[in-house]
Amino acid sequence: MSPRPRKDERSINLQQAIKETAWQYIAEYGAPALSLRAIARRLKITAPAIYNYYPDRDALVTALIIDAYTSFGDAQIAARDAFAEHDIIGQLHAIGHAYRQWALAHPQRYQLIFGTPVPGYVAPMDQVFPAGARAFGVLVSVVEAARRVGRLRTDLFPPITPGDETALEEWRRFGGDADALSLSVAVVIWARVHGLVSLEISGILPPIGAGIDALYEYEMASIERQFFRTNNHD
Amino acid sequence: MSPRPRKDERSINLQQAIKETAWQYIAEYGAPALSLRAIARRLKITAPAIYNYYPDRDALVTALIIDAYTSFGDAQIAARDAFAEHDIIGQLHAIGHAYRQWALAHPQRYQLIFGTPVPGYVAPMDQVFPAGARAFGVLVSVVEAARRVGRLRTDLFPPITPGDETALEEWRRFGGDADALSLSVAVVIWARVHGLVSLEISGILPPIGAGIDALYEYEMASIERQFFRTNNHD
DNA sequence: AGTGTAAATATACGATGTTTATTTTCACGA
DNA sequence: TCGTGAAAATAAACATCGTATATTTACACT
Repeated sequence: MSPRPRKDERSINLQQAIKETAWQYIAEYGAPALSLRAIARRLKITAPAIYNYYPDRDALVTALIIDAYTSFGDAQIAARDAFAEHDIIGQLHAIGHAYRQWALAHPQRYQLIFGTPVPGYVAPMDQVFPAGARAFGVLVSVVEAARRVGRLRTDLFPPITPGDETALEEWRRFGGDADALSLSVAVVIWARVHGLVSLEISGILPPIGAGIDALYEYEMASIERQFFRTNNHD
Repeated sequence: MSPRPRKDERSINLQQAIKETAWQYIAEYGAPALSLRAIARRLKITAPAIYNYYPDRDALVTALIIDAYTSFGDAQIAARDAFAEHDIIGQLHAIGHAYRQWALAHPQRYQLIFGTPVPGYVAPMDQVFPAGARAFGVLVSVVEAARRVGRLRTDLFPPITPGDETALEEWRRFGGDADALSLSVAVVIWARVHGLVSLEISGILPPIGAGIDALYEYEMASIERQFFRTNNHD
């Protein structure tokens, strides 16, 4: 009935507008409540029009995840590059701080990445992995830099098993030239940070009051003590 | 039209049967895909009949979460009590092992507890907290036992802020008589374990191959070294 | 034996993702 | 300038979901 609106009366890039509206919706109601019809309603569009830009809802979710990973990675890259390359502890601390701050500023995006956002959705690794590897690669780069100058503590670390080597090649296709040891250490560090942050965001931490800031700082200090040398003589 | 079936022809306790069917459904399709109508279909029931046992879907989800927490807590309690009370390291290691094993055996339950299972659902803390506190309390009890015999390392731990004390009282109403320091140390330990386990379950760990077992063991050893003394002279 | 209550069904409503068919708009070549 | 064809939007429909309402059935108790 009603005619199609003129091109200059609507958003130039509707594909981008859909994502932005989706982010608004996610920020308000959370990732699992994402609704194509609600997005269309806000854009004064009918729901099937979205299918001209995304084949289905999963594709939109994938695009959102990739965008979130990109923003997440940008924040960490900026934090790392604010410190000199030789200042490994400074870079590490900055990354850890940026990690938590980004997560607290965008909890829905964090849960979109690491949670189970949508029923039946499984992230297509071939599309998501590069963006995720870029974000994770920031930490890996610092660990690897420490290892190269002999400032990575690996005494008690479990030996790298042969199976890890084949997996490492897949990583190198995206993430860089870190070796298996640096990658494993980075995973352990990442898991510690992710554990605290995800529990904090989920709101299921037991009542320890306002001490979360201090606990997070303590964990960052623990990581630095355990895995890094301040010089290469100790 | 069709008459109501005889009582002895159907499940004695339909309330329990609904939960069991829900678990089946969750195990197959994941927590976010939980559907009341699908449950009813499997039970050869109409969907509104469920409302005689649960006021809405959120109530069912809450019941499932409480059941999951109970099972999770049982596993850790059994693991702890398999070691003598004075064997703190043994108990700690057993709890950590049981934690991961339970999560790997029931990944959907783990994600139901710690993820965002259902759009718009927020866990009612007054109902869920006791069950969650019981599961978390197992770790707390071991940490507190170590503290009481002077085997908890607290040198570098951040001081407990005054705000934590008021929050502690709320914990004591459910969890026991641990003090604020033990509670905070337990949170840090929990976060480390949760971080690795949740990343492993989500399948978003970078390709480090089969080394996850070794990394987990390494982290448990790290926890023991950092927070516990083998005797009270060191 | 009759009656009231509890539990199930039947039906319906609004919302969702998605498909199909139809209409409208725009860009481009004759 | 005028068609023409492709692109993009709408319209309508379908199956599914959670849930509310009204109705019917079965059982327990007096």
